[in-house]
Formats: sequence, C-alpha cells, structure tokens
Amino acid sequence: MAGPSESRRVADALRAAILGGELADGARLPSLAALVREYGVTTDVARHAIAALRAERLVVTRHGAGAYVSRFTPITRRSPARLSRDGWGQGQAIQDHDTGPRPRTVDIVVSEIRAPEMIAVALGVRVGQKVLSRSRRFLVEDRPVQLSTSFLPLSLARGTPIVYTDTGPGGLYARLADIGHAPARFVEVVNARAPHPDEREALELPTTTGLVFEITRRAYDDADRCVEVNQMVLDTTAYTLEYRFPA
Amino acid sequence: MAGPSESRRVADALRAAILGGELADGARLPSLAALVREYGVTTDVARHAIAALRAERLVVTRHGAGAYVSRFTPITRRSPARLSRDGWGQGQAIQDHDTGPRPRTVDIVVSEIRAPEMIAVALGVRVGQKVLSRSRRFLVEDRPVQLSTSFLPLSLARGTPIVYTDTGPGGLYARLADIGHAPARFVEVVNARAPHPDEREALELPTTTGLVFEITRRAYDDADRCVEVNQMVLDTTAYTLEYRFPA
DNA sequence: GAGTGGTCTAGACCACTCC
DNA sequence: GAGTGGTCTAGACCACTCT
Repeated sequence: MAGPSESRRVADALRAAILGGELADGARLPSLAALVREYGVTTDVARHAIAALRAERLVVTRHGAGAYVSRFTPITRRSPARLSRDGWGQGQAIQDHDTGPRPRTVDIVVSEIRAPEMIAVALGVRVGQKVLSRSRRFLVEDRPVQLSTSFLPLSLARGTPIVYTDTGPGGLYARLADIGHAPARFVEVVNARAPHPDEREALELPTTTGLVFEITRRAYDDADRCVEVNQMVLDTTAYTLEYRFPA
Repeated sequence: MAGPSESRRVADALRAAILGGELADGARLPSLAALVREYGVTTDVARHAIAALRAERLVVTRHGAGAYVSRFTPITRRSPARLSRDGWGQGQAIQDHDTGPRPRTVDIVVSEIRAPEMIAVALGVRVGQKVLSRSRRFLVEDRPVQLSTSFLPLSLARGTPIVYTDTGPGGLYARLADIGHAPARFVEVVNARAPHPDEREALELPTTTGLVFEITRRAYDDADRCVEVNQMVLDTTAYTLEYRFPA
C-alpha cells in the first residue's frame, strides 16, 4: 500500500517541487546524501530518481557540483527556411536562419571513403565504391552540440572547392549550384535514441545520460538525382526542430 | 588500466555481438544471472548494461521472459504528404499516407477546457478562456504508440461536427474546410525526451525506459489565423519522422 | 579537505513468464 | 516451481568541484 516504488516516490516529489515553482530555474536540488537522509533510501535509489528527471529534461547534473533545475533554451532549427535557395544563393550559411546561439564549425575532415551500403544506395553508386566524405562538429561556447557527415559522389566533388575544408560563401550547396547541380529539394528523416559510445564521446555527453536526434538528409537536384547524403547526430538538449509546410 | 567501467565493458561486448551478427534479430540475450557469472559483476551492473542497449534501441526487454535483439520497423510519418489538402479534401485519413501498420484511434474525449497559456497564445484567445479539446490515443495491434490532443477556438468548433467523436470523412481538417477555415499551412515543432509519468502510463512504456517525440503542430488558415494546435506524444520506437521540402 | 555526483559489490525480495 | 527481469538495502570507493 505504500505506493509504487521508492525511486518513483522521490522523483515525483522533486518533479512536483520543480513544476510547482518551489525549485526555480537554475536552483540546486538537495544533494544525494540529503535525499538519502530525507527519504530513507540508498544513494543508488536517489540517483535513479535524479536520472529520471534528467531524462525528462527537467534537471542537469554536474559531477562534483550538484544537480540543478534546467533552463531549457535550445537552438531552433528552422526548416525549410534554413535550406532555402535564397539563403545559400546569396552566400549565407544555413545556421543564419536558426534561432539562438550560432554554432562554430570545427574538426572538418575531408576524405575519400568506401561507401557503406545505405549511402551507396542513396547516391546511386555501387556498394564499396569510393565517395567523398566531409565530417565536422558544431560547438556552442565550446560545448559540442552536433556531428555531421556529408557524402557526395566523387564524380561531382573532385576538382571543385567541395573537397576543401572551407567551401566558401554559401557553402557546399552554393558550390553544387556552381557546377549545375543545385539542390532543388530535400528529404529529412528523423529518429531519436541514446548515442552510441563514439557519438557520446564526440558530443561530450555524460556517461549515462543523453539523447540524440539522428537526422539523415538527402539533397536532390533539378534532374532528381541525389547529390548529397548528410548524416547528423544532434544533442536533443541543444536543439528543437521546426518544420513549416503548406497543406 | 583495466578499462573505463564494468557496465561499459559488458554493454560493449553485447553491442559488438549484436552489430557483428552473432546475436541475430530477435535472438535472446544471456540472462542477467548468466551475465553476472560470465563477467563477474552484480545484477545491477548487468542490468545497467542492458538498459544502455535498450536506450540505443538495439534491445527490448520483457519482464520475466528475457532480453531480445530488437527488430526495428517503425511507422514512417510522411510530411507534408500526410497533411496535404488533396488528402483530406477527398475524405482520406492523415495516416493513409504513412508507411507501415495503420494505427487505430481509441479513447476519443471531446471537452471544453480552460486554455493553458501556451495554447491560448497560439490560438489568440485570453489565457483561461475556454477552448475545445479533442484528445485520443493511437494503437497498433493493441500497443499504444501515440497520444494526441487538438485544441480549437470554441467560436469555430461549436455547432459543427468537430465536437463529435467521429468528425466524418477527411476528419477535422475537412470540417474546418467546410466552415471556410481550411488549413493552408502547418508548423510542426519537434522535441525528444523521456515521457512524464502520465504519458508513460498512457503509452504503456516500461518503467525505466522509453523515449518520446513531443510534436506541437499549429494549423493556419488562408487568413493566417491559427485554427488548431495539436500536441502529440509519440513513442520513438514506433515512429520515424520524414519531412520533404523544396530548396 | 569537505562535499558532491558516479560506480560498484553483495545480497535480498518481488513480479512476471513459461524459455 | 524454475527462471527471468526489476527494485531495493547497506556500504565501499573513486572522481570531481569548490556550493
């Protein structure tokens, strides 16, 4: 009769305090030791309760410092505005159309790799054939928020600035336009899951927490040829996705 | 130097076995007791490793039965096709444009409620003023996969079939069209997080797992008035989101 | 150094499925 | 009933921040 479970009891009490305003944005939660005393549970149970609130994005924890009520102000990624021809046609960056802080691009690596099956199928090349890979990370104030890897057919990219780390004003899509393969339409496929270990490391996510959006975008030119596949992994606490479209 | 952590060690070994094909789709993983023996860890550590794989959507667990490699075949939610005027104009349901199993709609509740702030602002009514609320759940083979609540101004909905549980062919949007307020454009805002307790219950998600997409859609008519706000909560294991748009 | 969050051992008990 | 996953107590130790 004592209720469903101990960790649930602790989580519910803290959640109510947060949503009820007793614990304001940025306030520190009671320490694990305090929760142990107050609720008569073990540290693991108290931690379990905190972890649940963290997954709900109500709380962030800092190792050695405490757990805090999370103020949640992500970047809004505004589609299709961010990918409109008008934008990159005039030398603007995609991110200029998003709201919130403007991420920095770092760790750009351009290479030729053998296409994994999914990429090969999308680009219409044979599996194992070489394609161009452009990978990079995005940081907001030194915090990594997104990983991104673009794949393009070598036949398009070779001998163009697409193989440079800096693709110039308007970026990759402007360069595709220069060679007569301007993107005419996009398809984005969105999933959500926990990050794989390599992604967790690259995004510097805490060991046991963290969710990512996995977005795969395909760009098609006027002839309806797929000219780019972009695989992105985004920290869900850093991004909100917005899509506008007509009826 | 023995490596990062015990639970990570177990998770990595199992993940490698799954991705390497030694554990095929649908295969049962070793039991917790077996993992305890094999890796010399405690049950909680073994469970922690399994939970990590579950969050990565590689594994599903069934209480009392075991942990299994997950075959992942979600519904693809195809926008904007599913919301095109052509569809509901001809009496089709939104879901007819999605791929995969067709969910059943159950538990439809229509009521008049006082608008929460966010809804009131979007619909352009005063906070606390009454609006129409239409909530329902979607099931695939008796498994709940989505919660959905639509909010509309009472001035539009009253005296129309919108207040019926069955809104008829083409649904809500066709009825809005009947009264001269056909949706002309939509905005969807997507976030990902763990479900709140009430959502967890309604979606019948396991106590400690489960991720949801939170999608808020606003529909605007030709006069650019917001005529509906739809708040949806989707089990991320059941859905993939697809958005197509021009450059 | 004191206080904090993070991980772990060892073992108990409960809830669920039927391998 | 046997075997399984799920939750918990009690206590240790480590890593991190500086409240």
